[in-house]
Amino acid sequence: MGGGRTRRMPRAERERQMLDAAVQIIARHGYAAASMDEIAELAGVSKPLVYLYLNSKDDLFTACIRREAAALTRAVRAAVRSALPADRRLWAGVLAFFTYTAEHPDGWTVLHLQARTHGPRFAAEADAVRAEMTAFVTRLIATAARESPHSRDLPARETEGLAVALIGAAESLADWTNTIPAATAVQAATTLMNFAWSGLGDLMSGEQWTEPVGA
Amino acid sequence: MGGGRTRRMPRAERERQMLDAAVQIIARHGYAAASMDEIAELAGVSKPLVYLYLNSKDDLFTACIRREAAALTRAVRAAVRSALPADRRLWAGVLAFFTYTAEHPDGWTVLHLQARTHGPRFAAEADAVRAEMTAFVTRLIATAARESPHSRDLPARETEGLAVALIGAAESLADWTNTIPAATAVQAATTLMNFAWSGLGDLMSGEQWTEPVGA
Amino acid sequence: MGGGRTRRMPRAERERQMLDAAVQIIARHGYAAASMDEIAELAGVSKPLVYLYLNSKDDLFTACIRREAAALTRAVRAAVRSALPADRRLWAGVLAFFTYTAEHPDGWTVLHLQARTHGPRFAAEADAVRAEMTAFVTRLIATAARESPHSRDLPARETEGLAVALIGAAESLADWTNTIPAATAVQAATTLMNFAWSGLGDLMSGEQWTEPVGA
Amino acid sequence: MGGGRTRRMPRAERERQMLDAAVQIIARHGYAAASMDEIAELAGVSKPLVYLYLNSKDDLFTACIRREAAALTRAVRAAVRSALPADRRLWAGVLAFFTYTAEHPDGWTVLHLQARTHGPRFAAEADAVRAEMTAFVTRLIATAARESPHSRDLPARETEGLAVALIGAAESLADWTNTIPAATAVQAATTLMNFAWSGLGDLMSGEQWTEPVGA
DNA sequence: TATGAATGAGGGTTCATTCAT
DNA sequence: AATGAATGAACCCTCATTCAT
Repeated sequence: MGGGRTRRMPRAERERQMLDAAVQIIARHGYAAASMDEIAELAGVSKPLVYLYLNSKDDLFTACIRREAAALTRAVRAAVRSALPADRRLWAGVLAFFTYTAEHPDGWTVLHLQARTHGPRFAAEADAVRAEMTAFVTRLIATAARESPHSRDLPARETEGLAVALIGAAESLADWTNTIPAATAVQAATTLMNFAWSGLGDLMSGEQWTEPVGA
Repeated sequence: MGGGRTRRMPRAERERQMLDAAVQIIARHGYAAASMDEIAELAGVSKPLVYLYLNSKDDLFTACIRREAAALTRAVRAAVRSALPADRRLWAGVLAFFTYTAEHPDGWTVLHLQARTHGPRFAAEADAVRAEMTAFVTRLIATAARESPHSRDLPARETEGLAVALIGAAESLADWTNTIPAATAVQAATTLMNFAWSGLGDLMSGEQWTEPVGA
Repeated sequence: MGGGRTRRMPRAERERQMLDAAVQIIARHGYAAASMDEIAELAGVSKPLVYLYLNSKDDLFTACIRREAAALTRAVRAAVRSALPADRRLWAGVLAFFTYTAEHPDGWTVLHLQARTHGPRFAAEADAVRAEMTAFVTRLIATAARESPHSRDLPARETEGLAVALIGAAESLADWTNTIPAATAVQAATTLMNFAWSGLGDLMSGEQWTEPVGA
Repeated sequence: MGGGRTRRMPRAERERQMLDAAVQIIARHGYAAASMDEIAELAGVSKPLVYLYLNSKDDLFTACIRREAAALTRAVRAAVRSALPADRRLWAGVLAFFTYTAEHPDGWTVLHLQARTHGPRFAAEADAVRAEMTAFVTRLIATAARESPHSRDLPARETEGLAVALIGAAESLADWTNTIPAATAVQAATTLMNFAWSGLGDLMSGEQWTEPVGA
């Protein structure tokens, strides 16, 4: 027996296959309902090999979270790393975010939902990404406020609250967008910017935020 | 706590105790990690009684979700049932929402996180609440837009997207607020209204949204 | 609440209801799969009453077996109690047997199958009936042999074996007959007599079947 | 018996051990009372291995029934496959039958009693064997009747009834024989042939037993 | 006579994990 | 690099049985 599986491949590639399988199954069945058997089978290897490489179910989950967290972080960081005005940097980051969530729905589910619902150890891993994104937005708001003509002074707690709200809005839109077949990352990003930057009040007055040209 | 089970009580009361225990344990350990033994012990009864009354672990979870969903829905509905201007109705609803999440953190966790991560059957139960809240906000935005002096015409999809964003922002703030000991529901509601109603753009210009007096 | 059931009836009648219910459920689901809950519900009483009257599941089963055994024994005994020639007494007994099994299929199943498959304690109860019937047939054969013109002398062991075979044939025909809607007790009895008496008749005449040599 | 589990053996052999253990325990305690723990222990393995190989208690039971059914069927078929006269073929089959029941008393109990008392799914498995044996005897009787000098014409229903009676007599004798230490398969077969063939022989000669009038 | 409330005990099943090769 | 064979531990669930009224 033993036919079918392509054997003897380099460790790095095998690990990637295992993580791919794990992310998919965990996203769809939930971490607890995902069995090592299923994951090993989908990865096309035997269970002991998964243990040899990834050590335990917890470590496997942690590795999944870290990989997806790193991927998202990398994408958003790359988009934001420019020296543009605040709203254009925000736009770039938000677009990168929705692009990632649209292209990696399972990874996004693992990060956003599964990592937060199976104990603090995993939640902590996922929180790092949120914390980074929140910090970025917080700085952005603080800077913008300072640079505004009216130079408002927002208390730190309030600034962070606004950032948390914005991140939550983005997450919610990401989930929603993924349930709508035709929806695109650009649309989601536009909606979020409309909501967040211009504000509903402005929306009412017709002052809609507009996507910066050449982004 | 307090040893010595109080025996022989009417079924309704026992069921409430069981649901209380289940919500607490599921919120803290996760649905999958929550064992019926633990739940029964915290409820102060034997496991068979839990099965006699609630039938199965799945049914118990469903009952928890439904109870918490109904409680949240009831609170928000009651707050919103007035004939006030849009922003004041929104304020009332938002405040009721944050009040509930602050007073029932475990229930909120069950509804917001656990129900969404353990298969579609449970997710569907929790979605009903989100759908209702989203629909409420959607109508609110549509009405406000129509009544605004500039009478903007937002496409339905866009309106719903804005509502989804707002709900997401609220959920995110609710989680965040619950991690900060001193935070109050009023503060969270104010932050959300600042963010959502006035808009960040307005915030920059100093036109802060203000809590309506006498609410 | 509590409506529907006719309450307060004399103990004897209640017990009969309980046994009726138990026999039906045990015959159809098997003793092990029959639950006291089911039985109590079918009997229209609460479980504690079943325990009050019948004491335990084992005792309830024993009572069922005894009741059905007594009924069958009584029917056959009554039919056989005459001073007729051997074949007519056998016919009468056989007919009474098939009449009982046709009219009490559940009772027959309990006696014939359930009582024999759940431990020796119950098997012993049911064996009493078989033993009595076997003994009756054994005596009948012995008598007939002695009275036959050729006056064959069958060894006791052989005589009993023939009786066992006849009883087994009867049991098998009883089961088979119960699966055929139109079949009657008279037909079954006739088939059995054809099979058994003509065969036994030949035995009496000394025409014993002989094992083929070199088989 | 013999402590110290022999470890690491090929799957097929392990499965056989498990079935052996299951047949023994089910025959002696009854299917419902047989616990997977007991079976696993007697087989010298852990419970999970039993589940890994046999899947569930029901499937294990089914596998037992099928194995014993196949063994009995094979033995009888092999004995009967010759082109002998009817009575010699019958003798061969009957002898093979009693040989099997004597050598595999637990298997016989599983097939004859346990399989018939725990729901229709299992009963159907066991019925196949009975059906085959009944069909064989039915054909035998029909053939013999046609070939007899008096060429009696038995209705199909009657022929089948006679076969059912014969099979029942055999089953009954098998049980009885197993309770008598010194009894042999040859003795049981002889008794059955005496009972059945001489009887059938008379039937063939047209000397049918007739129901006494006025009974 | 009769029952709603409650439980000790045990069984089937599954799973993460390891051993021996 | 890779796997077939095997298990300890735990979990969901059910059932016969009893208590208090």
